[in-house]
Amino acid sequence: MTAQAQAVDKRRVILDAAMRVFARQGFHHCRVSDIADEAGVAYGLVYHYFKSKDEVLNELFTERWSLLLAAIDEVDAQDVPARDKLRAVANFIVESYRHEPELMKVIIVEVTRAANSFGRTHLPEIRRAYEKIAKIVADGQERGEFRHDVDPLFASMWFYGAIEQLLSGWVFELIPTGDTDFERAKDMVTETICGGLEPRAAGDGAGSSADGA
Amino acid sequence: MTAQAQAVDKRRVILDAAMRVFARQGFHHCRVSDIADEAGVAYGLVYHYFKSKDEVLNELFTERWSLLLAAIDEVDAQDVPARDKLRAVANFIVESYRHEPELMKVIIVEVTRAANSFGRTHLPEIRRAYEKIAKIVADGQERGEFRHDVDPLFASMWFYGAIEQLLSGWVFELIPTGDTDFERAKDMVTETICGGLEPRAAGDGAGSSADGA
DNA sequence: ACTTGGATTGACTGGTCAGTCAACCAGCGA
DNA sequence: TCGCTGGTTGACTGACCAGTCAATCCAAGT
Repeated sequence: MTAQAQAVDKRRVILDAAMRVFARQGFHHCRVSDIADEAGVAYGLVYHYFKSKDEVLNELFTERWSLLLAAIDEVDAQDVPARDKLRAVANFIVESYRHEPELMKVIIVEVTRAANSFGRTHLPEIRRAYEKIAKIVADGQERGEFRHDVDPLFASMWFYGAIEQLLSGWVFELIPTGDTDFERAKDMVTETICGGLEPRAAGDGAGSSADGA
Repeated sequence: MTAQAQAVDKRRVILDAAMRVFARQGFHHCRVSDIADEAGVAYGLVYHYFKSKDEVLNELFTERWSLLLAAIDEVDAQDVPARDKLRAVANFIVESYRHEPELMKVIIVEVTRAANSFGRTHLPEIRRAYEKIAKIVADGQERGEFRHDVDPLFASMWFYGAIEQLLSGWVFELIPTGDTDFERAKDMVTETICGGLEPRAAGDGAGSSADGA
């Protein structure tokens, strides 16, 4: 293994360790030495690869958030009803959590919901996600799939807000985290929000839930 | 003015100052001396009235959150449809923000959304609010006003989550904050979430446009 | 006037940590 | 074999700040 390749690996090792430590103790309640210990490297090496403690978190966030933005773009590019697009977005986020709960916990707790620290720093990127979702909603409105009297950005924010609240529920352990729970959650949030966005007068013939109440 | 009355006042003065400082700089990014300066009192006096910096924030949160819990109880005691109850809850929260944006900002940013610090401490109280809202939803289901295939606690979480996301949008300045915006927001969130929770049974037709917007 | 006790003051202490830096080591080319 | 380069080490420093405490002030009672 070349020195170059090793270097890349150590950087990754440190990032992964930081993710676990941030998830366990929180960004403000951990020391840089905790990260180094978890990674099994010397204290100083963290500063060889990163300018500061902040930069480690920034890197974790940016890496992941860009994936989300790309995923939304990809979803939006498909020619399917807005409801399906939203469901795909919900699916992506929930699957992200299912697959890497620690990383998502860090992103949500330390960045997305941290208005006074990193949330403010990354506001533009966070906002971009809202706007992309808003575009899906707006398109849905144009095609007559959604009612017109709801501001797309508002709808976007509480669609995302509802999902984030679910993840928070899992993070906080307020909600059970079995496989079926994840599936049900995805269904319910999409059904409910879309249900609320769809015109009241028109039933959707293809509605998959359609319980009789 | 008696010494007793003065004492009470100073405590209040410190709490109000802390609220402003926390809102402006964030709990972690301000010093106790900032609070004392803002209040116009000596550093040590903060510790005369409060055991620690944490306790100041705890007091601000508890004071306000108990009002919310009481408000939900009061709403729930009325004999009106679940939809109206939820609208009243949304109304209370939004009005709280409109009337005291700094306090609500602190509560949301530093407690409600701070999973690693005060959010964890106050989890039981926060949870109680979700449960109270869940009860409203469950009652609505029993009376046939809401569909049965959505878990009340889930619905509660994203109802609250959606509202909190709105407040966050105002805090982050992602959303305009005019009087009409507040009113529209209240309407939209209630309409949409309730719309999604209500049975789909109503009039069917393949049509898609429908609403006047 | 004098005492008493709570309110008020702000200098000081102790501990914590992010970030620095000089030394160390391992591979590689000359 | 001998530098040279760049990854690697961890003790150390400088800054910051929550919380303490002894001193002072003031109002009410005697």
